[in-house]
Amino acid sequence: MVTEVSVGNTQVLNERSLQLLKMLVERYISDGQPVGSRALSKDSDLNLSPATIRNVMADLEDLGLVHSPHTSAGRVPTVSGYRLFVDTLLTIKPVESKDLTRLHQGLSVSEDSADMIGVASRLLSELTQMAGVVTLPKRELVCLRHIEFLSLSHTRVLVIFVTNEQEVHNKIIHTSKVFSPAELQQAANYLNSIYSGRSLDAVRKAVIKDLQKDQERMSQGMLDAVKMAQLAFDQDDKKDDYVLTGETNLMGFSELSNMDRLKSLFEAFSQKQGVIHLLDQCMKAEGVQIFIGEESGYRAFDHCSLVTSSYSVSDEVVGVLGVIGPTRMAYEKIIPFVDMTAKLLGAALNQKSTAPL
Amino acid sequence: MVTEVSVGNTQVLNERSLQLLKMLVERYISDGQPVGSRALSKDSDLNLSPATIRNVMADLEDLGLVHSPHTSAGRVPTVSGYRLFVDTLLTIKPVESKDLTRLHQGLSVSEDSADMIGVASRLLSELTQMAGVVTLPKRELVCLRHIEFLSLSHTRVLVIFVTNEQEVHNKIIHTSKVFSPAELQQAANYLNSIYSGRSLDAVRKAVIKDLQKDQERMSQGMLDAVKMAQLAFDQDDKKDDYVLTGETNLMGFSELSNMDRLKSLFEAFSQKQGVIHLLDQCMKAEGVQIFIGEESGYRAFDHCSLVTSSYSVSDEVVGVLGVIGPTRMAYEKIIPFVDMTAKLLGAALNQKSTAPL
DNA sequence: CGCTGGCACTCATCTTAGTGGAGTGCTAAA
DNA sequence: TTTAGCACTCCACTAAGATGAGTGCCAGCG
Repeated sequence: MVTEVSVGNTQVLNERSLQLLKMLVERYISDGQPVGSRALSKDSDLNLSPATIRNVMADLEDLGLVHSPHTSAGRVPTVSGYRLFVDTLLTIKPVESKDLTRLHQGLSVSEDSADMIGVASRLLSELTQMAGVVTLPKRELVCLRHIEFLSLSHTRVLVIFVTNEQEVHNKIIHTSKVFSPAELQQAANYLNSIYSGRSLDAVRKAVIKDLQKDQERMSQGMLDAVKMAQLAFDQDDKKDDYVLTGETNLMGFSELSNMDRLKSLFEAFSQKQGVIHLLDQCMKAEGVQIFIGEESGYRAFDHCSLVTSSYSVSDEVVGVLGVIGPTRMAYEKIIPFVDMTAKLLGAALNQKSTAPL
Repeated sequence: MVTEVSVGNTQVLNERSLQLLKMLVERYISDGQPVGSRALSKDSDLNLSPATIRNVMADLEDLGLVHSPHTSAGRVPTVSGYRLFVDTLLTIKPVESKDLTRLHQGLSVSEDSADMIGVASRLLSELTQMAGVVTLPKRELVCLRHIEFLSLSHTRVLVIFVTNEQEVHNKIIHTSKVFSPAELQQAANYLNSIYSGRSLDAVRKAVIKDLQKDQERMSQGMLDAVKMAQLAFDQDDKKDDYVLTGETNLMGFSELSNMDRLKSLFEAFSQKQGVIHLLDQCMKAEGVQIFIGEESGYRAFDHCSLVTSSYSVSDEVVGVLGVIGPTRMAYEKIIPFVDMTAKLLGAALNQKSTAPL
């Protein structure tokens, strides 16, 4: 068992101080009021007088773990305080069984994966009473199953491709010359034979490579097909996106009821790109990732915490989901809950993806 | 020129009272403060003393056109007051030329119609500093151009159809038996020959009729095709939807800065169906439609006004757009602006729809 | 040396009272 | 019908006092 924890460089905290910090954070999370020495003294089974607690608090304050809103208020955890709490003091609570059944039930009803993403987001917000967010599976990481071309008019061709998750995507491209339906069919057959099963990202790279190196070895038909593939899988096609629900839940929290903060937060939500960037970072982390308050480095989120977990399809991380709430949130329940939701969403998506084509 | 207006049953207002009401509303809209008799007396060129104005105000209050927030405050327009103002007193201001150029320029850049809807919504919110909303073109009213089937697996068939606005839609259906690609091609050819050019709604009805009446006269192939069409154009497919932008602009208005109101408003936005119902009503009206405050009958909008206009493609109303803001908005500018935006969006969409296939 | 009790002090919050200003309603007179 | 005048109401702002929670510090105790 850990009895001492170093903070910063050389500072050391003993077990008692940590326990008090833990109680303080827990109490503040449940009450929302600055916690005074009296309250801590009564709550703890340490049998310490308020005066002693005050001494400890002074130490914690020196270390930047807690902070007084004003002279005669109790203490409130700082970001570092929360961080220490989350990293080393937290007693994880198992996901409540009623939440678990709701998750299972919710994720089993939906038909296609886009629906599932929406359902997951709604479950996250509903069961936590905060905002839920789920990124759409990264297209680059998703496997190509099948591609098809459809002639719309002379040079306008509709590209349809089905991915791993049974998602159907389409895009209109403009070809350099006119193709007959038969030619298009041939091209599709060729592309399917060589590219299907690979991730979109891999396909994109392979296309570029093939165009550079193997050009002389290919027939005109093959070349045309690959050129069309290039247009079809062109990079900056559709931006990454996410499904955010329950934003309005955030309006209930007093720490966010300041209109200016709320406004910039909601603006960030509709701007999307900043949030996407943040979620991208979370995806790299693989597993549960937590940003507390200003840790995210994104001003709009200064008074929020973000708890995320990446989710995977066939052992490949394809997206990330999580909840957004005030820094003062019940981490011990939210963390396992987010983790579980990610696992279940991954499993549900996986089931679709391995279903017979 | 109108010199008298009847309100309610028998009450009559003379020109002077109307002019004063007009000034009061205009002043309140620009200032946001209750308007007192002194201010009106000075502003008007009627050379009336404040006392006289007060008598007129008392009349207006009796008629329910204005109202005092408290004993010693000025007057504020009521919903009926606004309504009278908007219906008969308003001096429409032409759309500012800089707004006009922004609209033209914005609506000319986008490629496909879905983009265009988004751009229109953003323009509405940006140029009015309120929230902009645009419904997606009603699918039932949009014409079918082309339909195609693509076999995914044994009984799962991907239906692709292109509509008037160059929009591509797709849907997965489950057929009762397995079809070969050739059979699917035949079915598509058949459906295209008899249904293309009609509105989706018309197609849906025709399909049902054909299945009931002409069944004996059809070959098995034709029958299969029509049955697939029935699945493809099944009613409750994708619900009507809208693009709402600039919601955060609404947070700036003091009349909406009450957290409870704001919350229910934003909940209404994400619930969508209530708003859709409201917008549907607006669509029936053809032309500019205005809901002031509680007029909408939708509690969440109690403190908002909604100014909408339907937009048309090839002389057929297909959707509606508008702005949402506080009841205290500059109607004389917003009304022509919304009207203009609707016309320009319709024109822009029309251009796409008549482009060569 | 760590812990505790006591005391002075600070600060937010709440209540109360007082003041000024804006604007009304009413009435009597032009 | 319009106007001037006056009493009245109510909001918004400020100041002052009371209350209570909680701290910091210090001296004493085990």
